[in-house]
Formats: sequence, structure tokens, C-alpha cells
Amino acid sequence: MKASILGVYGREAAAFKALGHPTRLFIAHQLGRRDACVCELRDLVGDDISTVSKHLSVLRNAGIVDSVRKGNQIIYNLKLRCVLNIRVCGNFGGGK
Amino acid sequence: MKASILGVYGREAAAFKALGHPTRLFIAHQLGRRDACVCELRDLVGDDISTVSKHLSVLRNAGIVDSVRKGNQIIYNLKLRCVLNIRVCGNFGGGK
DNA sequence: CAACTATTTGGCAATTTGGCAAAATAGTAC
DNA sequence: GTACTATTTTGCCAAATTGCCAAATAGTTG
Repeated sequence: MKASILGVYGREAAAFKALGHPTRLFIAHQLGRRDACVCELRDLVGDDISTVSKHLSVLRNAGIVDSVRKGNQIIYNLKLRCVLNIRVCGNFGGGK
Repeated sequence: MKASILGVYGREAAAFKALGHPTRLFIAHQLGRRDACVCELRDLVGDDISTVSKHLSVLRNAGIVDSVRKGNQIIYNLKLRCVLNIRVCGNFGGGK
């Protein structure tokens, strides 16, 4: 039982987990608007840059974002664009 | 910055976080098929019943499931049915 | 090469999570 | 009331997460 649950739901749960942090969800949506380097995201988020970098690696490991080096900076982009459409029942609390 | 990110994305991130565990994601989908008591879910999941109960309380706190007492057992139901439609880009790794 | 910028990595402490077992709670039935 | 069933809560512990700082890495510029 346990193994099969992990098999079928594990991957999707991992993506949800990656999005399950306000900063990371914000970053994903921000990258949906336009690609950005870590420093831009740090300015928007306000955390230490190392913290932002770690959030980005979580998102990358989940397959949600990708990155490309451009000069001496690294540009992140939203790989799983469908993430933008995921809305947990709009304004929930009411949603159905 | 931080505060506004929390404000706008905090609630939705909390819902993602609740779904970000294979067992909880499974439970949500199972409740999408039909309502069930804790003991049924325990049988399906295979964890200790106290563990299942805790997962359910996480889902309830996130507003994803709800429960009704019926006799001496508590029947859980999927409150946020839209959860069933959320698929992080189908089979991702490839998705767009 | 050195100096500089951008990013990641490696601690580290504080907090949270996941899971089980035992105790507590809520209801049913006698 | 007691005995029983179903569920939740508590305590405990190991493991994971979060966020900062400092150090390391990658690239640019002179």
C-alpha cells in the first residue's frame, strides 16, 4: 500500500510540496511574468540571497523552474508554465 | 515585501503544502471518490491510525476536507473538490 | 594575474514534520 | 454505571526544513 501510494502520488506531491511555501509560490508566479536572475528575485522577495538561491534549487529539483547561465548571472525561467493556472479553487474557503 | 508575499500567496501555499505529501494527496483523491471514515482510510493507507488522523487534521486545517460525525465514527469528505482537477502538468518532466 | 560581481554551498540553530505508541476523549450498547 | 469502538491528543524521537552568515565557486574586467 505505502509503496504504491508513493509511486502514484509521490511525484505530484513533490511538486505541491515545492510550491507549498509562500516565497517559492511567489517566485514561480514572478517567473511566469518574465525570466529573472537571482538578484532580481532577491530584491523582490527580501530574503538573503542565499535563501533565495536555496528556494530556487528546491523549485528546480521539483522540475518547476529551469535556469540558464548568461554572462556571470544565472537566469531562471518557469519550466512548468501550467503552474500559473493552478489555483486551489480561486479564493477558497468558499470555493467548490 | 515579505509581509505582502505572505498575504497574497500564504493561503494558497498552505493548501499546496497540505497536498505536498503522498499520503495526504492520496487521501484527498480517495475522498473525491467517496466519503470515508478514518478507519477505512487507515486500511487503505496502511499507517497507524493516529498518523492518518494527523494527516486528516492537516487537510482540514488547510480547508481541503471537512468531516461530520455519524454515530461513533467521523466521516470525512472532500470540501475543495477542485483539488481533483489539479494536475501539475499531467505527466511532468515533459509537461509545458 | 588581481579585483570584482553573481551565485551556490556548507555549516549552524531554531523550528517543523512524520510516525508510532500510549493515554485521553466521544459516542454506542448493554 | 461498565464495556466497547472510533477518533484525537500527547509524548517522544529522528529527520527534514528554514533562514542567516561565511566560505567557496564561476564568470567578467582590467
